[in-house]
Amino acid sequence: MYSIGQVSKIFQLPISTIRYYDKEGLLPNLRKDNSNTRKFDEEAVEAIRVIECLKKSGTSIKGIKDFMTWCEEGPSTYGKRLELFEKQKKQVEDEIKELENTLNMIKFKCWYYDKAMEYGNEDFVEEIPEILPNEVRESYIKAHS
Amino acid sequence: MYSIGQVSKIFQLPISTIRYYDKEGLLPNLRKDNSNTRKFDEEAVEAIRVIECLKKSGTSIKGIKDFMTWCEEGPSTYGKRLELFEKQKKQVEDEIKELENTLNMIKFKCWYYDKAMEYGNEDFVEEIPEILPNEVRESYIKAHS
DNA sequence: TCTTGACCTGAAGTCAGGTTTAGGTATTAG
DNA sequence: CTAATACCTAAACCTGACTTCAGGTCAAGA
Repeated sequence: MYSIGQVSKIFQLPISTIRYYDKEGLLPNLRKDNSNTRKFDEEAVEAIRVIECLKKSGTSIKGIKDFMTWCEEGPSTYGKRLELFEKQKKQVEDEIKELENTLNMIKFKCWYYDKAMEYGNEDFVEEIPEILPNEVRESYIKAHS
Repeated sequence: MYSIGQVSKIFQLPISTIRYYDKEGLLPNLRKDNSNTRKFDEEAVEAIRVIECLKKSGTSIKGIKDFMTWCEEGPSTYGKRLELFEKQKKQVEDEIKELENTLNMIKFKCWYYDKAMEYGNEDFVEEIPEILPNEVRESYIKAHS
């Protein structure tokens, strides 16, 4: 059994955030002891892990709450739960692709300002396609088309 | 030369957002014609592209504004600009890594609810390590340790 | 001429996702 | 006994990034 302070340390989440999740109904199975203190068993800790996973994948607090409600409702909601994770799977895959494009542009910008520092000016812009190494040229053209 | 409506369509950004960026100083070079209408030349369009890139990489509006100010200040700020892009490069790389972990957990959850639907219950949880295909088991153990 | 559509401004409003505050309880160390 | 520590609640507050609103200009077409 963990206290809120321990859970806070495990997940590097502020205590206030965990209480907020509880208030929003994200931890329906959470128990309190006789002096009104939250007690986290393995299941409750797992719930936090799922919350973090869904959060990172872009699910809203309301969406996570819905999921937790489905979990309470038993086997009849397996379909909905699967659907949610499949939606989030696609969303994360798309997000990774987008970040990879962003990363290419940023790498180009790093190269660009590196050159600018070397030359003291940006006049080399005119010759970029020539100057650019092969493996970077392609993403440059993609980023600027 | 593009109107704000055209730029809005090109980048799929609401007109109000572009005006907001202008108000916040993200488009210092933007000109207006004699009837006070914004006119976007290629440079201003490039600026929007950079704004989107920095935004996707997690830079705040204030951070982007600082960058635009440095661009106005000339060659003396190449160092700062490079530093910014290097910071964002690291940030995006870390974000991609985190999303890849998230994706693994989500894939596991998809597999899990797929099984749950197949069996009509979650009793197979006991045997997960046995049931799990080799390539998934490792991330399962990672995700649950 | 009038009205439709695209543009403008400043100010106020919105929303998610927390965080902070104020005031209180319970347990433990000195 | 008391003081520090860890916990509690309800409610107010905050922040970033927009969005909406109210009211106005301007050019073109019927």
